[in-house]
Amino acid sequence: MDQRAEHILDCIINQYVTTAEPVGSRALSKLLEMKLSAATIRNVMSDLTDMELICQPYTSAGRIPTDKGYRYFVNKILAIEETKEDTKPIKSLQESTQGQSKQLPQRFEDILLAATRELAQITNCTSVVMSPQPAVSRLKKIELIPLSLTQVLVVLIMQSGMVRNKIVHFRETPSETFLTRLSHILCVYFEGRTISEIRTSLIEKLSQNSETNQESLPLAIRLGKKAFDIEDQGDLYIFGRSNICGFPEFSSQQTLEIIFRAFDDKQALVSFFSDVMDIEGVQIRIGNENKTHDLDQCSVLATSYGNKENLLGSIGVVGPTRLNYSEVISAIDYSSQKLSLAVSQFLD
Amino acid sequence: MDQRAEHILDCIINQYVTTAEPVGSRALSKLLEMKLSAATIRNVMSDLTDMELICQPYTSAGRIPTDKGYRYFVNKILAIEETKEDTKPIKSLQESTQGQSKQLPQRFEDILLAATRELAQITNCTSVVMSPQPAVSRLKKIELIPLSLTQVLVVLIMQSGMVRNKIVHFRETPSETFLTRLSHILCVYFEGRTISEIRTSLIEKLSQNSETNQESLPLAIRLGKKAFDIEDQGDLYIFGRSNICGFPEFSSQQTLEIIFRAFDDKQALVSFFSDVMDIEGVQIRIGNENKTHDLDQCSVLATSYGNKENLLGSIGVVGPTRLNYSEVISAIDYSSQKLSLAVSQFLD
DNA sequence: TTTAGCACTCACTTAATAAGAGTGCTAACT
DNA sequence: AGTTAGCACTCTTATTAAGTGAGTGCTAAA
Repeated sequence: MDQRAEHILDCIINQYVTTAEPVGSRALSKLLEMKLSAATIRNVMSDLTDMELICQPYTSAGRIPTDKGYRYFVNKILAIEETKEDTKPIKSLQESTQGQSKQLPQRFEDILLAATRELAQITNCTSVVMSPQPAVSRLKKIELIPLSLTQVLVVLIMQSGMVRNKIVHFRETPSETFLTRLSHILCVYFEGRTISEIRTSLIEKLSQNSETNQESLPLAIRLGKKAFDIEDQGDLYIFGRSNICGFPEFSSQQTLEIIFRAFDDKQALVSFFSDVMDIEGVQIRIGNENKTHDLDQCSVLATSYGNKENLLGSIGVVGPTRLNYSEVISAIDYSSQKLSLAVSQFLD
Repeated sequence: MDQRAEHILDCIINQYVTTAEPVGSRALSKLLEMKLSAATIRNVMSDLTDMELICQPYTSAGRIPTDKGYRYFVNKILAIEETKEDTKPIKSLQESTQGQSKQLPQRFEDILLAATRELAQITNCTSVVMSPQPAVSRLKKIELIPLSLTQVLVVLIMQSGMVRNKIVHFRETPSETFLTRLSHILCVYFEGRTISEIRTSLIEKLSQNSETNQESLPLAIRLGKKAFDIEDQGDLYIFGRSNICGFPEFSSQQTLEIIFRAFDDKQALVSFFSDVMDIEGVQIRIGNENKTHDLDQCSVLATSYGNKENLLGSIGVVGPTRLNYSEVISAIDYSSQKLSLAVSQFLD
């Protein structure tokens, strides 16, 4: 792959990203700083087409990048991103966050929501935040509250400030004192452990405990098992759906319906936003790289936030494949860092 | 207003609702059981047009109902609805709910989400549920948990099973024992009271309390005030946005963008879904009756759920003005009853 | 290897025409 | 007085045709 060809590919992508129009050889010849005739550029373009990095919507139209072309382009960006150290943004972040921190006391969810809001606004895409996975969150406190004769409300309070509640159904009726005793025991044993850790050692610990008398042990184990049996995936917060409507590539209502269906479903997004957390840096799925066919006109970008020992969620955007990737990547980086800061302020 | 004219209006609306096409006099003449010539019907239509109940998109097109026309039509439906007693649906509901209740233990939010999901599916519209207003929910338990030196996590557990958390910021650092004592006191005093009740009597009760020693009283009051100072509006859950894309009247992406902006904002919806709770029965805003210009192509229908003494939220849909109102109204009624049942099972 | 020139393709625009659905009005009918 | 038939008129939609222009691919010359 020629360096000149590479540069021409870059130009085609940049141009197409801003105009949303196929770019032709003549226009490119004028645009390019290195002076080349349209005919020469046509030759190069022909090569790029053979490599399936660009294509033409119809014979004798200008060229537009293919998903593969975007991928080639994006990989270069990511490689550059990797080399340079970026400690600067965090500093300015800390200041700006400090300024805002006085604003209003918030729910944990509101912090996530605020991050989504801001990211959607600066990227002009639909933004998505996945809340920290309960399974890897560390327990701070557990409350067991009788709701009715056969139902117990379990409230899990995590060290991160995240609160999860679930309703557990029963055959028998646990007494109120039993519940308070049990929750106390669980707190003592498991404070600071992650939910998944608790799940594995639950039976063992409870059995060891001398306080629990023998007849109530089975009930305690049953209740404990159910209490900590929560979904591994976090909740998904989506914001800025209206932004998607603005793009010319999504002018048909059918296309929009498909995309919004994917948003309603959340399935595909949850899957990607979970995977993202295992890898460092912004992860990107371009067009047909998405596992759902529903999103094959979109690019999805995301990265994780938080700190690995305590809590971990992910944040990113959904937009058209025709994105200013460089900008969006930094925006996500920025948001991720800001959000990490915001949620980690509760961890001493 | 003639009875015949009224019937013709009904037919125009019914026809238009199913076909989405303007209906003409000839078609109507064939459709109508009472045999009238097209010419006669034209005369009647002319009258209806003068009354602004129907209009024509352009000269020499068929007629379509105006917002006012829909309103006239809907008022009749509501009047009929009012007269007939509807105890039957509840019975069949109880059975169907009982069948499902074993399915899976859920979070309180999941119950609301499931209701939204179902309503969206049966109405083919976008559905909206507003969670019970915290202000009128009754307290079951309050937890005060230190997060960092200057921050306390407040967890409010309501009798309904709803859980609210918020983070309260401080200058000084309350000791852990102080927090446990305070939360215990608050529980004893205020269990079973609504949050707004608590807000009004908070200072008085705390001051009376002999347990609180004098120096910590101001801190206790400050903390209590902040703890119970939560938004009066519930959260809004929206589902089935993709359904909106299907309607031919929303074919333009601009229209869609406007509607989705309203969904992102939530402001307008929250306002309507709050108002709804003060009134019995399904409330309806047709087209320009909506207070936001953004929704003047839509109809919004909603009713409250829950039982007045304990908790109150609202549930409804957003769709085009061209709706089968009768069906959607019953669907909302059904969902409201089902949801009421689902949430009230926790109240003994 | 690069460039200039030329024929060709295809979408988009505009205009003109035709078809069709529906109205409004008038006059006749019951 | 209410109802009907007939007819001219209006306005949208579909279709066709021609013209325009951007852009390509190929060939031959520099």
